[in-house]
Amino acid sequence: MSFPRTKIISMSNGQNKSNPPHVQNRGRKATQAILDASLELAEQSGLDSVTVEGIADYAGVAKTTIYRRWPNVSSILMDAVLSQVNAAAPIEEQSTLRETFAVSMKLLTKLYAGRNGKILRALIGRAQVEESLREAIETRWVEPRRKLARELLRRGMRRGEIRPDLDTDVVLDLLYGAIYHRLLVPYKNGKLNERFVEVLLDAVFGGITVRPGTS
Amino acid sequence: MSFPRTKIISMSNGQNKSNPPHVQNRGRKATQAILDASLELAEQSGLDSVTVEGIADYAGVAKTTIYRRWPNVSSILMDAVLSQVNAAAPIEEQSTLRETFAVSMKLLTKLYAGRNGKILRALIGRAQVEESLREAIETRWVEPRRKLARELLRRGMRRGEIRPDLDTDVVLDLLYGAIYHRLLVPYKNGKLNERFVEVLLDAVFGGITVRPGTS
DNA sequence: CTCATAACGATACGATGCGTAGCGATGTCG
DNA sequence: CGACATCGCTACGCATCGTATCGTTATGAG
Repeated sequence: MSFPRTKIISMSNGQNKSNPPHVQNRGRKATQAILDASLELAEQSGLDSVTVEGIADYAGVAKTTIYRRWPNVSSILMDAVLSQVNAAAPIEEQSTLRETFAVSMKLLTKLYAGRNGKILRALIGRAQVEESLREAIETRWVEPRRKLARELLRRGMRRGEIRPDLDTDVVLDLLYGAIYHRLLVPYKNGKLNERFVEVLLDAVFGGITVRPGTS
Repeated sequence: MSFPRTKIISMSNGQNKSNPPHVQNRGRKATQAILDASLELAEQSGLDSVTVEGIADYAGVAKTTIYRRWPNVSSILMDAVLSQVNAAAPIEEQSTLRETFAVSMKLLTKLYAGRNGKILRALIGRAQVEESLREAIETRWVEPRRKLARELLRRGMRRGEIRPDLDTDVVLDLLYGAIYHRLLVPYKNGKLNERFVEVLLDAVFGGITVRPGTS
């Protein structure tokens, strides 16, 4: 039984388990060097100027070795970033729904302010013209988080914290959409910080219309 | 009085008035052919595969002629799209605040579903790694619309339609952020249509928390 | 109508990166 | 201690970039 000449580790799904068992220490070291190099170079000079040849030089690896694993730069960085980022902004249930999202959204703003966030933002940008990257972001980044967040919203509905007739995806678009809007669509004074998250939650959970209880 | 050898028409601001008067019919035809070609090619095969040489061929124009006007492909498409798009999704006051944004947001979803919308989306994507493009989008697309929308929100506050203590930018991030979120950050079943706009407005203007008046 | 000149078209150039192919060298596993 | 998968290395054709050069053409002032 032989394995296909060209094997793409991931990008298609998150499972590397079916790798050829022959890939051992030597291969792993090269793989890790490539991932590290891609992050380093992307941070230094921006995703657009990261090239396969640049990564190869920096990682001390042959260009062909890279092409044996990934089809392009985007997929390398996707793997490199996701391995670190998925744990950086978890969604964990707190005492109230509002507190749950307050914590999550503040972690998210911190993530995007950091090293990997800059790269992740660039990847979302490139995903607008690269269909396979768009799919990868959906499958490996957005959907897993959405799935969890939807469930938390439903529990909040059952506890009577929010209206039970709402479309959970619409609520998530409200909360996280505002953050991504500031991140991706530029305008003056569109700061992305913890204060913004608080003001935002006030508006969403307090409602934007005038109501009796509001002094 | 002579003009600089290399003159970039726009991208920096929206004013072409200070063009050399010597640029007349011949030059204008070439300019228009370049703009048309860039749109055509971008729609055909995606922004990423649009090249200066490709535009030159398609427009029947020398490559040098293009470089005399624009520094790169992004700025060509920015000019080409904005000349058509700014009028396609205006923000005009309706009888109520909710109706004002309902109309505006539905026009926006239609815009992004169309030919120029696809390109505009790709430009926003590339703006994540191209600083000058980011500035151009902010100055020539987002800020003018924000300025108008903020004013409309303030008038709605004075009329008592929404809470007067809100940050207008946060409200706009809620409304339009949700749309751009669906547009740019992919997830399953994230359709961008008129129905979404209605459901979204229900959630924002109706509030997401449980309130007495809601059956 | 004539002519100076600004702008254009065409061509050539070095540089860079892509993705592939061929091949000898090396580590790894049975 | 072989057999073989994988690696590093070099070389290749191709596309595009952005610039320079130069002959050609349209245009408007006199």
